[in-house]
Amino acid sequence: MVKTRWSSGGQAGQPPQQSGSNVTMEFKHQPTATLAEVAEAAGVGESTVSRVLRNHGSFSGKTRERVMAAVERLGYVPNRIAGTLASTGSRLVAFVIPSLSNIVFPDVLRGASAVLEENRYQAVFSVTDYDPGKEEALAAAMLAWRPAAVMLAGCEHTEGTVKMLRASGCRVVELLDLDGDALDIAVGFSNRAAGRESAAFLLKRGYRRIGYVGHDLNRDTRAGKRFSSFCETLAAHDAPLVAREILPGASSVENGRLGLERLLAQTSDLDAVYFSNDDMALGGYFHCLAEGIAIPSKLAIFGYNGLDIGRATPQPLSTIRTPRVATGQIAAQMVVANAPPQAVDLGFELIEGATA
Amino acid sequence: MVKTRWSSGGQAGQPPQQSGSNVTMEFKHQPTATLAEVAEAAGVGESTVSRVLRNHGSFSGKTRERVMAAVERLGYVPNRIAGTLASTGSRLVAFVIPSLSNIVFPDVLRGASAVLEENRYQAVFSVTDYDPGKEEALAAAMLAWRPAAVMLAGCEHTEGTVKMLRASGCRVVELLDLDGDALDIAVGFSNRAAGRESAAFLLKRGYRRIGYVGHDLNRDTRAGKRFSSFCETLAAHDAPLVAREILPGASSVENGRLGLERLLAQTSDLDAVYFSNDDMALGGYFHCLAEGIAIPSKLAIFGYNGLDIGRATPQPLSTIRTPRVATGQIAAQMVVANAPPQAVDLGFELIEGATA
DNA sequence: CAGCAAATTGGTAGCGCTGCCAAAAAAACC
DNA sequence: GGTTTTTTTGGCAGCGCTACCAATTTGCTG
Repeated sequence: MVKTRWSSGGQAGQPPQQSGSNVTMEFKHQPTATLAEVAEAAGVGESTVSRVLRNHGSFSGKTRERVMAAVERLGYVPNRIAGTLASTGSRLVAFVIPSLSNIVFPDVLRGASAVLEENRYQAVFSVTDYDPGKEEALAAAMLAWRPAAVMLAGCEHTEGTVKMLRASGCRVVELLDLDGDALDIAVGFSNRAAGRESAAFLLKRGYRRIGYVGHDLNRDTRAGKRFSSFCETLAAHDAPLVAREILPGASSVENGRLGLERLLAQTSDLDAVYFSNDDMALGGYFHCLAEGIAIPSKLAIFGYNGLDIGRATPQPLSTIRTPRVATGQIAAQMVVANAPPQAVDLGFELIEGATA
Repeated sequence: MVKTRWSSGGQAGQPPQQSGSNVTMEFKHQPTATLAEVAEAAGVGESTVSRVLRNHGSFSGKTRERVMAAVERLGYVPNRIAGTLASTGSRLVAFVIPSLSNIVFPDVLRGASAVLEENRYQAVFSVTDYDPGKEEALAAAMLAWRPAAVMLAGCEHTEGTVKMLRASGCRVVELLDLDGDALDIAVGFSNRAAGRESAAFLLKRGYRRIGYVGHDLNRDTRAGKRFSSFCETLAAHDAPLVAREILPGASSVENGRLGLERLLAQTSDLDAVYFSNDDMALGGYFHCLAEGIAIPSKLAIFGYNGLDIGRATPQPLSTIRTPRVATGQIAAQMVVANAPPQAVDLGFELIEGATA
């Protein structure tokens, strides 16, 4: 298991230490081949090697072969750090996302990463835990890498974050929420519209005594927006929200189950419940299955996100499907194409399902 | 929406274009303050600014204040690209993961990213789609950023990948699988042991006619290992696998449901089914709920991963809980601490649940 | 074969920062 | 006060690459 590239005391070329010794060992970077070395090995100038490797500018086929042979022989891997420093623009794209537990964000990353990889961009990320202060700190740390773009969730940011991003001169993409002023590019849909349409759907179906089960809304502002416009719509149709149960912490299936249990204990005669998202709604659904509460005749359930799992439950979940992967894709495409500032509304789709 | 930092024809300081024009516009990077500018503004030398900002070396309190004031005034953000190039080691950690759809990998990233952020490291990632060739290409692209470490899933890699990683001199961490020779550091557990224990559990419970529903095993080698040692264990106890249904493509709840449906159509008298993971198992569980198949009396279900959702279903899912977040955390800690090469077995936990 | 345009090629000045070294200033000592 | 130590500072040479420009070679034309 011990590698020869490990040595103690900074002496290169020493025989490896005994495995299992508790001496603190220092790691030595192997000297990697440089452009200059490749140039010499190929018998051409540095700039020629650079042109060949980037396939940019002109060079003869013979030169190309010589260079590639030398690259192969030396196992040369270009240094993008140096390349980025020397050239004007970087090919890093920074993601500052609230969470990785909520599948929404991996989905966005997935869409974006495919597009970025095709275009030889590199994705970098960090996680804020829904904390605006942490978002600011992480955004600053990201800017230090001089990315081509910074992608953030939503359009609520601290003053410091906004100022910093504005001053940075790099592209800024705000994802998954269009209810606010975009700094530069915004890609997503309206959470307010989602809340509104959810309410309208339940009302149309004839439900009147409607409750809500949600997770911490102060942190997840997008869930908060959906909830408030949901309530407004209900109120506007003379069927104001009857009861709510808001659990601290992140959304999860278990919290959804617990939340519905509490909501039902607290209020009787509810005929429908709106959940802050599908994870929560599935928890509610499971609670009903376990308790023998008939869905949707006795109680209707409505979620948000349109997760795949909601299509495979015995009764497909009624929900709103959001274009998460597409959001990532479009956002990445706009960065790659250096598109002008704009807001792109991808909309969402209401899935009638069988639980409402 | 149009920003003044947009201009056409490369003329800085021009009035912004009309929004909606279809002229291709070019983005101009704003000149960002440099260390030298901060030094001049503070009336000190460049190296002094560098020392203050990194809090490294010695400087007086007065100097510190002057520098920080200048930094504040100019809105200076250090350039880590330049810093990394100039110094010896980078603080980038590269993740080359098979997928973002399978919650396993976001979980690992989550654990790692928390530790890395605390230590001012930056996570970079790309997604291979379980394709070894793509893994090689992406690993090469990653090495171009000269990361402090590369983290990969599993211990099966192409020859080219291995050679390249070995030659790179950067730390290599292989995650989530200990059944093989580690290149450098390995963190995870044994998938073979997981398969074995799953089989042993089902046998202990008295199930003898056991089937399997899985997803594409050629791509997900870890699932393949679990399956093969599961089968071996069954065979060793005179209860060889009765039937299997393997679906092409990635694991998903829908595929699990479909897979079980097909398996049951093909074989009768099964008393238990082992699934390639919890997503698939949940699909199977939903199929049983929908079809009125009593669990576990008529059919037992066993999964793999120990997802939270499996604890909230009407009957808790019988499965093996894997330390995904911890894998990421430990891996990151070892990189940060520059630990010597070793394999760290985090084990797993068998959850008896109520479906088997 | 001269004469000129086009295609290739090499040299070199940075990109913004860190690390080393020596100079300068401050503190401690005789 | 004169040294010796210690602390604080600035200068500058790269890190490995790209971008620009000038030099060289090649290909054609008349």
